[in-house]
Amino acid sequence: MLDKSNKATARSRSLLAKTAFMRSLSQSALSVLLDSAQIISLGARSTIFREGENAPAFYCLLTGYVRLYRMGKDGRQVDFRICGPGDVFAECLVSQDARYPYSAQAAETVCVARIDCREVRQLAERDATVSTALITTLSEHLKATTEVLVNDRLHTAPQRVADYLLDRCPVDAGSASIRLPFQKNLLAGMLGLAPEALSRAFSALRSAGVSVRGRVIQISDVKALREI
Amino acid sequence: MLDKSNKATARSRSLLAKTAFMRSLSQSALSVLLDSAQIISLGARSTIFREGENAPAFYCLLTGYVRLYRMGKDGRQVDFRICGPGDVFAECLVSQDARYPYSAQAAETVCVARIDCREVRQLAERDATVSTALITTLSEHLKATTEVLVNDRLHTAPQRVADYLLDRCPVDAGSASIRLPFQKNLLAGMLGLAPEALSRAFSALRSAGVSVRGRVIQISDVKALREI
DNA sequence: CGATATGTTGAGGCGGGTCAAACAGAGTGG
DNA sequence: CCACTCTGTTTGACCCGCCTCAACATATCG
Repeated sequence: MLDKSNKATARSRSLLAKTAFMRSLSQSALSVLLDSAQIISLGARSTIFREGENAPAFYCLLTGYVRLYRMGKDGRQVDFRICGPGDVFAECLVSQDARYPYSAQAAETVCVARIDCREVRQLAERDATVSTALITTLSEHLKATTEVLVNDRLHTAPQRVADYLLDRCPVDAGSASIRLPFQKNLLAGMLGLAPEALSRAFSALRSAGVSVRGRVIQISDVKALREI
Repeated sequence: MLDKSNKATARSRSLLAKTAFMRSLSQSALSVLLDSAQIISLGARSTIFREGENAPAFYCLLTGYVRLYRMGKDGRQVDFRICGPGDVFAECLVSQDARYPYSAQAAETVCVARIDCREVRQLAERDATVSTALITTLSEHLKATTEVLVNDRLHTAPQRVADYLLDRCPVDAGSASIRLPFQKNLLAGMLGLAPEALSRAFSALRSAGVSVRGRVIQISDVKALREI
C-alpha cells in the first residue's frame, strides 16, 4: 500500500517536472528538488496525512485525485478541495511547518511526490524562481478558495453545478459533452453538497438541456446554461 | 473624500512599519516601501476598488475596517473577509497584476497604504525577506479562508458565532467580556449570515450564558460555550 | 427632539441535509 | 452465462436552518 520507491523513476520525474509549480523553476533548483523528492504510490482510500499531524513536507500530485477535508467534532467530514494531477497541496506550511490543518485522502490509486519543506524554504532564500513559484501557487489557491467560498454563499446547488460544467466547456460552443474525471461523490463534496443534493441538482438542470448518463454529461445549449 | 497626502506622515509610517507584513522586512526593503507607499484616507462607505478594475497595487490597512466582497449577477453582495488594522489585502495579485477579483469598501473612516505591485515584485527578486513575507502572508490568508469555508459548511449560525467569540476570549477564563470592534452588520457578513440571522444566533446563545448589550458581549461560562 | 441608520422580532417559504429504500453497474465466483 | 454482492447513484419523505419581507424597537446624530 505504501510503496516508497524512494527515488523518482524517469516517468515520475518527467511528470513532476511538467507541473505548473516545477516548470517555472531554475535548472538548478529543479534538479535539486527532483532528486530529493520522494515518490509515493498509494491505493484508493489510503490516508496521506491526517489533520494535526506533524508536517515536515508538502505534496505534488502526479496522477489520480486527492480529497482534502476537515472533520467536525461529531466526526462528519467536509471536503473543501479536490486535487487533480499536477496540483500542489499542503504548501501553506512551507513558511512555517507546524501541523497539517486538514487531512488528505487518496480518492483512487494515486502517485504523489513528497517534498521537504525545510529544503524548499532554504532553496527559496537563495533562488528567486523558487519563491516566485511559491507566491504564484499560493495566490492562485487563495483566489480559488475565495471563489469557492463566495459561490457557496451566493449560488444555489444547480447554479454551482452549472458553474462547474461551464468552467470545463469550450468557451464558445453551442453544445458540449463532458466526462467527469471522478465519481459524483467527489464532485458533491467539492461543491459543498450531499451526494443526494448533487443528484437533484442534475435533475433540476435537465430542463436546461443537461442530460447525464454515468460520468458523461451532455449540454445541449451552453449559452442557455450560462443564464442560470 | 480621497485625500492623497502622497507622502507618509511620521504617524502613518510608524503604523505601517509595525504591520505583521512589514515588520519582517530588511531595513533597506522597508525604507524603500515606506517611501513609495501612498497613504490614503477615506471616508466611511467609500469604495477602495471595484472588482474587475485594473490592479496595479495592493493595500495595507492602517486604521479602521474594510469589507471585501463580491457581487452576484442579481446585485446581491457577499462579504468574504473583513480586514482590520495591520491587515494586507489584494496581495494575491503581486505575482501577476491582472484585475481585482473582488471589491473593497471602507466600513468606516479608514487609512490605508497603497503599495505598488511591480515595485514589490522587483524587490522580492533581490531581497528574500520580501518574498518570505509575501509567502507568509499568503499562507496565512489561505489557511484563514479555508477555515471560513469549512466553518460555513460544518457549523450552524450559533456555532459560528460561538467560534468567533471564543477566538477572542482569553484562552482560559471562567467568564469574559468582549467588545465588538465594528457593527453587527459587518460581523454578520463575515460569518456569512444575514443580519437577522446573527441577531437570532445571539438570542439562541443566551441560554448558553451569552448576553449582548450594544457592542459589549458578556460570556458567563467560557467552557460551556465551547461545548456548542 | 425629530430624523435616519442600525438591530430585533415574527411569519412564511425555500434550499438542502438526513434517513430509508429502490436501483444500477462492476466485479466476483460459481 | 448467470446469480450474488458491494458500492455508487437516484428518488421520496421529512425536517431544520437560514433567507426574505415586514413591522417594530433602539441607537446615533444632527
